[in-house]
Amino acid sequence: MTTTARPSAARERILETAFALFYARGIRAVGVDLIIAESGVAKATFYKHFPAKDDLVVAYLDKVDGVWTGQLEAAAEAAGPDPADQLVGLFDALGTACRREGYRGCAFINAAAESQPGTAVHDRTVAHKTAVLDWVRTLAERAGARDPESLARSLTLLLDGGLASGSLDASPDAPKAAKASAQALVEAATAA
Amino acid sequence: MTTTARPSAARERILETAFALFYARGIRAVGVDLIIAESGVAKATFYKHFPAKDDLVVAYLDKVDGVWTGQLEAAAEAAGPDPADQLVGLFDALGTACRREGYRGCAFINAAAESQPGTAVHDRTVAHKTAVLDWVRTLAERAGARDPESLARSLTLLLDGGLASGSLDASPDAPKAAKASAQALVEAATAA
DNA sequence: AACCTAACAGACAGATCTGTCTACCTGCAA
DNA sequence: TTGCAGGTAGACAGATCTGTCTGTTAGGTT
Repeated sequence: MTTTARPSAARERILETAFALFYARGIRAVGVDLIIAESGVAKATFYKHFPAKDDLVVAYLDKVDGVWTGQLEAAAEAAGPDPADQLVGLFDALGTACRREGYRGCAFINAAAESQPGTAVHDRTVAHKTAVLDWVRTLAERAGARDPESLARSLTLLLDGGLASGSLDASPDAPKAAKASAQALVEAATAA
Repeated sequence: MTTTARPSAARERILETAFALFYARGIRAVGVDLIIAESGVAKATFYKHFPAKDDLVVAYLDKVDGVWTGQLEAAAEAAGPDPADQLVGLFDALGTACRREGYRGCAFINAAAESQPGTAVHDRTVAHKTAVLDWVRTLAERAGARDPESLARSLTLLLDGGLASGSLDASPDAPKAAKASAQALVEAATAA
């Protein structure tokens, strides 16, 4: 029972390497051989932890989900206790992400572009987007929006648009416009 | 001088095949061998018209640009003579696109996800997004928006978000929410 | 009839990709 | 001391990918 923690060091190294390479270059563009070399692991070890490349891809998306969801929640929380402010504040996470060196768009949208509907990878992407939409909807409900569903839709649309554009346009105008629009939509949707 | 039209039949067949396959399966997922077999063309003919695969990819994006821009303009025009209405009406093209069988998101965002910044393919994507933004901006100016630049940004954000989400969520709610939000933003930006 | 252009047909080279398999090593626990 | 779990090292198979090259065929022009 002592076993040095199930998440072995080798596995962690592989995942860390994949995280960086998949995001920076795309999933298909990165072969398992490169990940193996870069993470200094034996091939057999790689295939022991991830029986197929797609298993690693899904694990990579799990990791991205954790990171991005955390940033979204942190930005919302930083905006104060008012749910309406939180809905707007969450867009600060977008600005921060786009400004980051090596930003290359939304990992999920990118993964979806490289996978076919019905595969585990594609499903993982859909699950992520659904989870974000659900979370924003509860925030919209708490903010007392007249139509929380459609406000949540609009805000996630804005968010996805910003995520996608951020990699095509270096200017910070997109995140700014996204936040400003979010503010306008939230105000309109919660006005007495 | 009679030459059966410079855009030869073989070239057209290749491009047509690439258009369908690249969009449906992704660029990296489709090899030139498949395009050659599917379009019933000889390998030498293929490489005569497109010296490298990337040349075909750029031609594919040119074609998508023509089609999508046309649909956007048609939708705007169909909304009537008022520029403000046209800004909203353009979102009908989004709904139509998402509803289409085999819809798989924005070909440009997808291509960007599979290419590196600085390549011809990536540049073509940026050029497309810039062109759309410019066009929306002139519409916003004609509509008398207080800040045409930022209204155009917001609307293209909404558009890109809808384009990206459309492939992850079969429901027609995303395009509907996009149009409704666009309406609200246009009204707010042009109100006296 | 001679010629030329565009296209067809397909072998081939060389790289790369995923996944399997054998063999060896090391540290710990019974 | 024995056994085992987890790791290292790397050859190998089989598929697939881009791009080149040789040779043939068909149609139109001069």
